[in-house]
Amino acid sequence: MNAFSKKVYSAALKIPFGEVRSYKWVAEKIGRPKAFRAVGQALKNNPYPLIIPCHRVVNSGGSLGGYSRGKKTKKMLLDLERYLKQCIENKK
DNA sequence: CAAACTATTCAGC
DNA sequence: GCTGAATAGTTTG
Repeated sequence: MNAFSKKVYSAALKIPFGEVRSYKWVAEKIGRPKAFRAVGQALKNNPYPLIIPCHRVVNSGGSLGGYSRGKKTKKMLLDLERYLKQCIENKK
């Protein structure tokens, strides 16, 4: 794992629950606004897909980007998180 | 070290 | 909405 990947994972972990951020956002967060592609690379090569909310990282506009397990899984996770967030905020 | 690859992004039509 | 071009870092040879 390189410093770049590390930063990417840290930024991904900073993403709030039930929300999504763009690759560009992460790239700027880590100090490489023009490395949005490398960000995706690091995420797809992420060593710990379970502790890294890579599914919260999408393309610009909030559209679904890619995912190691397929876009469908990503969509499912995002939907699930949205639902859980709603439950928590509504205390239901 | 260089070339290829990549879960992208922006501009133009 | 799709196509083409640009860009940065990792990985492989």
